[in-house]
Amino acid sequence: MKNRLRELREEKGLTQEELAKALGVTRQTIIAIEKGRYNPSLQLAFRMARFFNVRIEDIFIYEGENGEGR
Amino acid sequence: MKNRLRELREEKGLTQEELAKALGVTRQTIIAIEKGRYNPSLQLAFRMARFFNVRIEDIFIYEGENGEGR
DNA sequence: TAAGCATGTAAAGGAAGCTTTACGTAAAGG
DNA sequence: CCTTTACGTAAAGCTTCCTTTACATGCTTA
Repeated sequence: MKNRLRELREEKGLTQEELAKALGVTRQTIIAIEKGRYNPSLQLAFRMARFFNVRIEDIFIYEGENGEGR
Repeated sequence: MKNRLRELREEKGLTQEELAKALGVTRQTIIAIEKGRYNPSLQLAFRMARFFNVRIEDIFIYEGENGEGR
């Protein structure tokens, strides 16, 4: 699953730390998700969507089971 | 976080087992989520949304941090 | 009664998400 | 040079998600 977290964050001119604080998580969590190391919980995805004022589907791009859209 | 999984499943006339199979999880997972014991991963939420042809936000109702909209 | 089906509970174990702490690197400014 | 700021890695530990196995309950139907 891909995501546009970094993109959205930078559009708002926020640092990872500021975003982390706004979402109630640590900076490590933001880094891991931006880097695609893992996906957020559904809860956190909702908080992100609400924060950026978009739909979950606008942040996270689910490509189907095979993982890839190459 | 509340969800309308059971409602959507029954609209389709599916058993928990059939839905589980369609989503690639076990029946226990369906039960746990329908009963609100835990939330699905973002991945699974996407598969559900795709399966029922709705948005994630139409299945899962996020009430904010405080858990409640009382 | 018995058998089958759908739903439920419980518990143990593994995988994924998140935190905490610590350290590394690069750029910008004094 | 030194300090600060932002980004990054790594590892240990806890919590949440999910699986596997087993058993229980209620309903239907033979």
